[in-house]
Amino acid sequence: MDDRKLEVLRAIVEDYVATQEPVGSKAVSQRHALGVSAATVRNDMAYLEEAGYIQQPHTSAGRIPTAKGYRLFVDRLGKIKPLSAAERRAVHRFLSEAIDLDDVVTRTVRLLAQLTHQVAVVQYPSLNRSSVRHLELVSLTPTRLMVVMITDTGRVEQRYVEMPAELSEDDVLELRRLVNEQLQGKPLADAPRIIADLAGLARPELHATASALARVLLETVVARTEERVAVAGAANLTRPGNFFAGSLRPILEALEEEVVLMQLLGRADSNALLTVRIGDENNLDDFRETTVVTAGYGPGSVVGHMGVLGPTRMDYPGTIAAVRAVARYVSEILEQNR
Amino acid sequence: MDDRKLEVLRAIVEDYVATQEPVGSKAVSQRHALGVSAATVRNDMAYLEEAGYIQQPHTSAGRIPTAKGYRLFVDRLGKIKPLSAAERRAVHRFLSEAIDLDDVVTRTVRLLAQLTHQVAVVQYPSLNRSSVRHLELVSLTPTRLMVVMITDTGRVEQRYVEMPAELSEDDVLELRRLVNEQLQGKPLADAPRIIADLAGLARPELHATASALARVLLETVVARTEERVAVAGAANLTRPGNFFAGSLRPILEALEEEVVLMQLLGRADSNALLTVRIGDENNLDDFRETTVVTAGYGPGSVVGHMGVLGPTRMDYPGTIAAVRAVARYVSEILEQNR
DNA sequence: GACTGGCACTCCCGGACCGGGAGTGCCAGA
DNA sequence: TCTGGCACTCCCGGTCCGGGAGTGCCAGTC
Repeated sequence: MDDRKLEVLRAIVEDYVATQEPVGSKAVSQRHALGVSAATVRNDMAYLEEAGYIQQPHTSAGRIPTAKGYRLFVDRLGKIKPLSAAERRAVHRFLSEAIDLDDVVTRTVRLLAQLTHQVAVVQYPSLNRSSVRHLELVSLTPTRLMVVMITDTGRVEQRYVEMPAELSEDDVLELRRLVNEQLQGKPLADAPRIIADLAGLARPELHATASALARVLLETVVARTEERVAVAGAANLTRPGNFFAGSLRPILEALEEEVVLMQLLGRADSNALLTVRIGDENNLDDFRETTVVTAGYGPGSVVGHMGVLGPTRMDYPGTIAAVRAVARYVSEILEQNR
Repeated sequence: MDDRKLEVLRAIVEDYVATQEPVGSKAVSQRHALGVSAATVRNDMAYLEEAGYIQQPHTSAGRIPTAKGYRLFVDRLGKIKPLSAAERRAVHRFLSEAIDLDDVVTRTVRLLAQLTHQVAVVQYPSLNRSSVRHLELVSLTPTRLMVVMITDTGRVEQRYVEMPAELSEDDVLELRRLVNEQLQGKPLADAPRIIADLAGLARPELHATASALARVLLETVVARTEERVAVAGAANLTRPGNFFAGSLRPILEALEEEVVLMQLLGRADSNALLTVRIGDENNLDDFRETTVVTAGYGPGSVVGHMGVLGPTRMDYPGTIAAVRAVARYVSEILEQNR
């Protein structure tokens, strides 16, 4: 494919993103200094359409890019548009004021939504990529405990446990010592194995209790594969032309489904620095007109993902830059708190 | 005002809520067995309009209720429509499966959204109506602590603290003992006073550290007046006829603003069992077409509020019943975990 | 062979127009 | 006090139409 044809595609993508309207040959040849006439552009357009990069909403309308066209644009034509120094400073300041992990996540998701004018999604650090920093047992009643687990990524998980027998203060202390001894510093991925052996290590009188506790710990660790996510910027869906009223519903519904969100953020095993999934690439019917830009974050290694979600006709260079920058800053913050 | 006029108003409210369309005199006299002709109904309607209970979108259209009309309906005409036994069982089962406070709140808010087909909002138990159950200090680095506070309502708050000097394990133990000794069982409302004296009670070497800790505890307790809220069911806003596209935006924005949500849920000092705020009564411009139904919940005394938010043309009897029932069950659950 | 200007053609879009229908207000009569 | 009748108003959906934007193709030029 011709260099000029690529330029025509770029012109179409940029203009369409800016105006939300099909762009015609005349507009392209005039606004972008290609040095050729509209008729020539028309020929190139015919080629691009043939090749599947652009399409016509109806005969005698301008052209709009297809998913394939956006893909080419992102892969070969998009020069990333870095944040301004002022923006970078603002991001940094805002994030560094966070007082705990919840706050980091909340601030991050808002920041992303605001910077990109899209819906932002941030996954909490994944439990199975974290290690145990501390386990705390608090007795609520003699037969009821609250287990609080704190991970090295700052996540705090809690859970009620019903005990098979009454526990004295000393029993609780002993159990706390035991579980911490065994689990502290261990990656949660290894935890199931360790927990399985836990009961055997307790004093005989505590066997039953310890195994009840072990069972709950297992559930907290394993069954809690549901990841937590935070969402912000839903109001951006109503920006004029972002989504036509008809398709708003399924999107809003999906935003309340952790499962769908996690699928959009990408399988946790992906360590790619930045991913752009356009239209069908999401493999979700309701998101056929949606692009998702995601990045991994974490201190050193990736512990979670964040991203934004918007119409395929989004400002790719700006969005990509914003997501990348924010992911980087958040990783720094987590690094400091490690 | 005449009994029959009230019946006409009820008929208009009920039909309008059901069909979303202005209701005419003929429809009223036919579908509701009033025993009078359409012409008579027309006279009553003229009276009701004069009195401000109903209005005409335009000459020669049917009538729709005004906020004042709904208010009268709720106060004098609405017989509450209790949940079916099956629904009650489902609610109970679903809520009793919750494994911790977060889970209770999440389940509650979803349940409300699903039962009422509206947007649901649930406030976490307010900190200043809770007592301290336990304070936990976890050292992250020698000069950095994580403070975890667990309240009697099951809320878990965390916070990082930067220490002025390095702390040994023993120092941490001592501080933990100290703060728990002073604060355990105390209402958070009393906490500021107690915390202020905290530093003085520590060993002299720990004075500086204890006062840093005290400062953060104060912030956690006092400055954290921002209440936490959970929202669900935003997708219900797109139900046909719920909100016209134009006014969707500000509502979605408000749903991400804790401040606005808290204002809608009602000032925390209200102990009313159930509140219905219709249209202007919310004192918020964006919610002039919105009704908010809220209820307090809590073990014994009210510790938080929950509610549902929808168009003024909502199913009042059903919504009120649902909110009341759910609030009651949640209170029971919290009672059990106390 | 690549590019260009011209031209006929297609199709969308917004405005004007119009008739049917639903609903009203009023009035005279029971 | 209620009712049937009647003239009137206004919305709504459908149709029609002209302008405009854009296209594809073709013949001509460099």
